[in-house]
Amino acid sequence: MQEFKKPPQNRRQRRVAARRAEILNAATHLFAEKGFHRTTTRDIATAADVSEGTLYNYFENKDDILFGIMSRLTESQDLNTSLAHSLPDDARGFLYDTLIQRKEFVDQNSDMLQSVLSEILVNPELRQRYYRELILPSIELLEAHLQVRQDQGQIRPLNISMSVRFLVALTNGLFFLDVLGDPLVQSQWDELSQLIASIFFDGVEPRP
Amino acid sequence: MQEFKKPPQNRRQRRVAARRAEILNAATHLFAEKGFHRTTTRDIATAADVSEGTLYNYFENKDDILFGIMSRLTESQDLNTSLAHSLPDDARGFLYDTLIQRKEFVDQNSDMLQSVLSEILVNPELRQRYYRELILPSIELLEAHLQVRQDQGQIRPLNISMSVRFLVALTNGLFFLDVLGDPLVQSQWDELSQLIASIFFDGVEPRP
Amino acid sequence: MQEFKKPPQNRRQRRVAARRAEILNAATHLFAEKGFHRTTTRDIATAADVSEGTLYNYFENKDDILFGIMSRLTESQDLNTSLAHSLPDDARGFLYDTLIQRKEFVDQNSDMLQSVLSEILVNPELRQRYYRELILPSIELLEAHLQVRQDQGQIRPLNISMSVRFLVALTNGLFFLDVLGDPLVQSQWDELSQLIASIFFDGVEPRP
Amino acid sequence: MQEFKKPPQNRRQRRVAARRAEILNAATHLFAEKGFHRTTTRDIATAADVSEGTLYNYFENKDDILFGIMSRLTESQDLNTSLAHSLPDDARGFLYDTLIQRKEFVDQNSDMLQSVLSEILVNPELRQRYYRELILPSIELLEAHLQVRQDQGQIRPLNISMSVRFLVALTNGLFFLDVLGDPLVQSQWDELSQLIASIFFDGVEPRP
DNA sequence: AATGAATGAGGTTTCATTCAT
DNA sequence: TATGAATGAAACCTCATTCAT
Repeated sequence: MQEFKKPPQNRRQRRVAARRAEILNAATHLFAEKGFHRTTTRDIATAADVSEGTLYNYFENKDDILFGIMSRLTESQDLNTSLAHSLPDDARGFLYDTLIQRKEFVDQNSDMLQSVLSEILVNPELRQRYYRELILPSIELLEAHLQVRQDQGQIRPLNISMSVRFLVALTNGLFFLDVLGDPLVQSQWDELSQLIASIFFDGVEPRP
Repeated sequence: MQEFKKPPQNRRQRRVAARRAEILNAATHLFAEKGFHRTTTRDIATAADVSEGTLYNYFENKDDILFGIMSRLTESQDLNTSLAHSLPDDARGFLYDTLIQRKEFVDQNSDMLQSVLSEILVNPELRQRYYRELILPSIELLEAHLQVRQDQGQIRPLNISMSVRFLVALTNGLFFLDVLGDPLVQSQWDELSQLIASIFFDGVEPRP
Repeated sequence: MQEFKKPPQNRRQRRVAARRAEILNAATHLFAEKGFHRTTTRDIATAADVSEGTLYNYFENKDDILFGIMSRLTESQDLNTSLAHSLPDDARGFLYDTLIQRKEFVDQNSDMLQSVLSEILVNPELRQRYYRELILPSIELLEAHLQVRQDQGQIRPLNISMSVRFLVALTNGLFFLDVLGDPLVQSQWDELSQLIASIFFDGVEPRP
Repeated sequence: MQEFKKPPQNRRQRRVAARRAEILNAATHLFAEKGFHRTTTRDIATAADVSEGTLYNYFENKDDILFGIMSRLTESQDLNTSLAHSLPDDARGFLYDTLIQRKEFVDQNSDMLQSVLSEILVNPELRQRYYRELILPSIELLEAHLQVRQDQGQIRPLNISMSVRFLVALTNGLFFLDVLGDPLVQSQWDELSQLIASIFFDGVEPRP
């Protein structure tokens, strides 16, 4: 008789993991909808179909649930970037793909992002973790990619670190506009991505 | 000899305005530091050097204080954009100036922005007000400006609305990176602005 | 030069009395409508068209306003009983007149009664004053009247004090039913008074 | 062997009911003593020997505690009227019994009545419930009884509904005098009841 | 005498967390 | 391990009263 031994080792551990997941799912939706502080532990317990006491068997306290959500985000992003290795040869396509991929990540994790972001702005500990675990890896990955492009002569000599900030700020800002409900950003991401790639590579100035 | 007679008419009204301002100042700093929900009305009262009861002579409730901060932001921005009429002739300088001006606005109002932003993500009413009163006016102003540049042939034919989203997302995203503590964004805004203007106009692709 | 010297002596005293009256009027209506505790001093001040501070130039505190209302009730009743001296000769008519007169008093002072009654039940000081100044005089007056009737042989030998309690309880109980909204009591007081007089004198038992 | 299984099913439900009862007991005494508004939730919690938070596991809010007391009154009265089926044949004895029974009900529930009554006068919702659940059933029961007596010729032709108001007003008014501290009503209820029955049936007019 | 802004104690209610079952 | 009643600190807010103008 054989058992799977990788992530969820045995039945108990699988059940534990499943419960944690259910609680995090419930909390994620509620935090995104009402915000962390307006969501009560009772709300989470009810939505996750467990008792309030049970929450504390899986998480230290309410903050810990938020950290749990952030860890999921990190994992999700790791998965995402690991897939990003297969890249097109032309730089323009690479940027376009990156933006589309970004959008996919954001769409799939929008509740998690939204729940976490509002706390990030006022919770230093969370802020640091977010920067270190989610922003910085993005930055480093992009820097590496851009450096390669530059070395290959696909990109003119520019300060790479700064250019990457440009891109990271752009994607984050677009997510922000998305959350704010900007109709153009919400509905025409594809065209927007093309435009951005176009501007990024060619600029807006008329070519002679 | 003439005196300005507009904002604070008589002594009483001046005192009332001053008190409101003191309370908003105190709340702004606290909200930026600890977040709206972790700041108590007692905190605010103490910091503003009034009693808790007095808060409620000037504001309906705690939410109303946050709205008060947002209104100030709006006014501050109105002032800012009204100054923006004197624009340089060359488009590149215009974008550079816009970014610098943006930075100044953000620097001067960074506490207010930070206090408001985290609630925006989870408070629909505030979110709508923010989008309508702060983001949308920015967008419209920039659209008008870009349109002029495009008509003058300083910019190649592009979807103006989308290009403006590009710029707005960029500036908001940079503020976000700033808040997150990104050292490069914090310390080298000027160079970053130049780079952005350069990329925006010329693109990153090497010119032949 | 002569001045009126009776109740309102001079202009100042007249104005003072008028203000007191306005405040008491306002408070009476509000107390009857919302109850003493749910009515704020601000409510009273607004309704009386004075500032909150002014209230305290005319009354010691909020309780004192309620006492002021009770004093008015007492005066109103004194006036009422002083008019009661002209009484019909037949006892039956006397009771009927008493009930009608009672109804008039209650109607004219219903707001005052209602405002005061609810506090009476839970405020010992007010309760004692009410019993001493309003109930007891009623009782004594009625006792004197009934005694005369009994001495004249219009009433059979009965415990006078108890009979009076019977009548006083009756009238108070009817007011209570009135306040509770009983439709029959509210609309047919006249017939009710006749019936009561009839029962009180003849009883309900069929005469042979 | 059989067991009664109705009211408290299992241990948990019994404990819940017991807690509710303790809280209501404590609140009843305090409301009667100091009035609803002068009693704080802290007072109630202390008297019931629970924490303030626990109050809110058993009642929605403070008003709900008052409603809880009224519901008890209703139940207590239902029980009382159900016992009233065994009636003496003679009408006079019936009235006397009714008055005595009334007195017993009032004595046993005097705190509850007093706590509720003062709020009834200023709280429309409570007032309606009180009239509908306590006064109206009394009225209807007495109407039915009196109708039977009248049909049997024990009572002369009178407007039954009005006669019942007469009796209900009387009993309520007597309770009011009782609360006000009238010594005669407090100490000689029995004699008073006899007198009332005597007047009600025979009238006060001397028989020839 | 009139005002109304300021006060601050105290009220009700919420909610994260604990712990006996 | 799961429960959910109990907790009590603390939050927001109200309001009778005072006092400088």
